[in-house]
Amino acid sequence: MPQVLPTGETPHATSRRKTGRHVAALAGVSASTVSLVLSGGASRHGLSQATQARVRSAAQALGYTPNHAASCLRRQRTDIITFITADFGNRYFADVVTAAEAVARDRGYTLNIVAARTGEAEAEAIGRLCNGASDGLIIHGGARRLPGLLDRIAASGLACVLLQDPGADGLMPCVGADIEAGGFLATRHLLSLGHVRVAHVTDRRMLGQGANERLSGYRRALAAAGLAFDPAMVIAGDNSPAGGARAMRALMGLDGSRPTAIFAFNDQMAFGAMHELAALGLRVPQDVAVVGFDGTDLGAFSMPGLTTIDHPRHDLGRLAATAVLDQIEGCAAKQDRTQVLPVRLVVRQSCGSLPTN
Amino acid sequence: MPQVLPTGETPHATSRRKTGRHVAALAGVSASTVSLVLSGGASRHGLSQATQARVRSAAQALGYTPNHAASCLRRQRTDIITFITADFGNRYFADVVTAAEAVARDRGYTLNIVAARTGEAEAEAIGRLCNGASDGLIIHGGARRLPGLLDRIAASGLACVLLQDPGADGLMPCVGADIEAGGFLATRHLLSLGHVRVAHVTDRRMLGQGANERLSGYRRALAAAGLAFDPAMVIAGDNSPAGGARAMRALMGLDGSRPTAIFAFNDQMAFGAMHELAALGLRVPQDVAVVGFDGTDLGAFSMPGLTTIDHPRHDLGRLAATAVLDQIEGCAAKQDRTQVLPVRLVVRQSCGSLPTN
DNA sequence: TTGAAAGCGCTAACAT
DNA sequence: ATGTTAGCGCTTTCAA
Repeated sequence: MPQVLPTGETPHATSRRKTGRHVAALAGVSASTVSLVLSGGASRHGLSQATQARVRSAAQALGYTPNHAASCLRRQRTDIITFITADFGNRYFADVVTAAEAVARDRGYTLNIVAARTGEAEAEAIGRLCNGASDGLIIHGGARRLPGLLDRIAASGLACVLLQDPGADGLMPCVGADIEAGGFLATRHLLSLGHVRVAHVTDRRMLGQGANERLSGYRRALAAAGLAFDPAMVIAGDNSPAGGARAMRALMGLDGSRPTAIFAFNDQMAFGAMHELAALGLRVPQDVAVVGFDGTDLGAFSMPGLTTIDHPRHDLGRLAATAVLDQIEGCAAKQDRTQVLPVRLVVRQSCGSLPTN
Repeated sequence: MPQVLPTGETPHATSRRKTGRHVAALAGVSASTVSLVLSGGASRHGLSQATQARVRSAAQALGYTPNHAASCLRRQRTDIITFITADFGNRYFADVVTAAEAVARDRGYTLNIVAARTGEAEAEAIGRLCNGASDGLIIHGGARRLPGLLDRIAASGLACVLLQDPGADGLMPCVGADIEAGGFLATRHLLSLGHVRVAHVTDRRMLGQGANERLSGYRRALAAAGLAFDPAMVIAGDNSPAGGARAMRALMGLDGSRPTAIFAFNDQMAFGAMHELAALGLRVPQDVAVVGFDGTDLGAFSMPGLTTIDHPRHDLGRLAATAVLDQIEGCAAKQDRTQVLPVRLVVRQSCGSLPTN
């Protein structure tokens, strides 16, 4: 049976959204011509300039743009990649995401960000995204990952890259900074300044985790210096400034054996720690030295300036996006390799090796 | 002509993604039954428990979930709302977005976040989203808005709420904090402590803007105190700690007329300002008092603690999401009203009215 | 150089 | 209680 125009021949009369056929009618061409012109394949297909112009101005006049769902359904792709992350209040992510977004945009994709604070939320989000709502995934936050999730993604055929995933099992491409080296550098710096009792504030979520790379680096540095590892010197916080502060209250309550140096899980916890140390009447760095982790710009402006481990945030975002896009476009034959980027120690005033000006 | 099974009768043999018909075949029912079961309308429609169970286990076995694009195309809705923002490195947004996400999830929607740093990026993102890729929009950052954008959204019929938009023209629902009152409170606090030369560091993007609410509040407080407005006391930064630092270098270079108090555009600029003041040998609050804006948790942990204007970030996110969803579901008949939420002054050590402990 | 037709995978009205 | 059918709006051969 022959197809009929959506709702009569008068596009303007209806309340429905504009379709390609409305444009076609106005331009006096067929719907396929409209599609050809608007998706750029016009010149390759050899459409006359006149037709192209007519179609374009008709589309313009009607404010028409092709329906996303229909286009995706037909083309079997969305041109969207999705970045899933838990703690996105962290300044860290602004840089990573910005870089990833730039790459995506360059290559004609949109980057969507989805916040998933818990493992359940993450699983739910990923479940939805396996339905063809996105062409690729960048997942940050392996610490909360539910079992079987990676298999599900693999089964769905969705392109996926793990970002900074301590538990990455090699089954999926992964890009991350060298956290272990960061832990080593941070701790070695403190040890080199003569500290013997160096505490590490970790993230609570890391506790149940098999791999805690910061902790490994911390222990390696202790071992290299010939110092014994003391479990009492490792304490869990909750990835917030307040958590850093609480950790200080606990650590500084250790009579006689309180640490003289702190290696914090990240910069924001270090800020909380420094504040609390001051409240306890302890001076940073004279009484207690502090090192952060992340290298976000705020550390350069804290009082005192925060010594930290700087991450190549821009490169992390760029490489993660590149990896998913390569995977989507098939130009990287499932390179299941892990890319580990170097970190570097940034020395500021919080450790006492620089003058507190 | 009769429809044929996707690729023969053997679903497992093909590389194509699973469709509802594969599930139907496995469960020995029709595709519509599968759809009915999986979209929850099964009991309402009166399907037997046995059928439902069979369909569910077949879907489970095949790892099937309905294709998103197809579902959206058919239902003419996406169950997605999108949050568009520029500076999302700011901790401020973590709270706003988290609250918005919670509301969306409660009501069965997904919240996507899109980063759009420039007006062009924002326009492009919105253009894409007018194609039916999203059911509603929360737009933060009217300062960079390109002309005609709001009309375009309105024309597309997309539900939309403006978040914290100084240039909101009343044509679209808008929720925001009472920034002007915040500017007033911040400035009045400084004036009440005896300061006479109070500077305001604003955001460069605000300069070309018709409405700069912080500045209005600042001027109102000056006027209320009987002080003249001095344009030299207003300086533009770039919404980063570094920008706050630069502003201090400029302001403190004013011989003889340097300010004794600073009202900063936001907390992160205040951090940069405080750091630079220290570098210049000026003590905060003894030599220069500083007030921030936003009330993010980091301000509670800076040294000294930052006096700031706290925003109801959670409520902002909650109300914005509620407004879009109400609009989508038609239960709020286009309530084009602006909701303005109160802010409050949080006094800490950076102004000298509290002891620096 | 353009148009006709088929169908992506799903859902909902209608038939049984 | 379940199946049949039509069609959402687009893209893309294939035919003219």
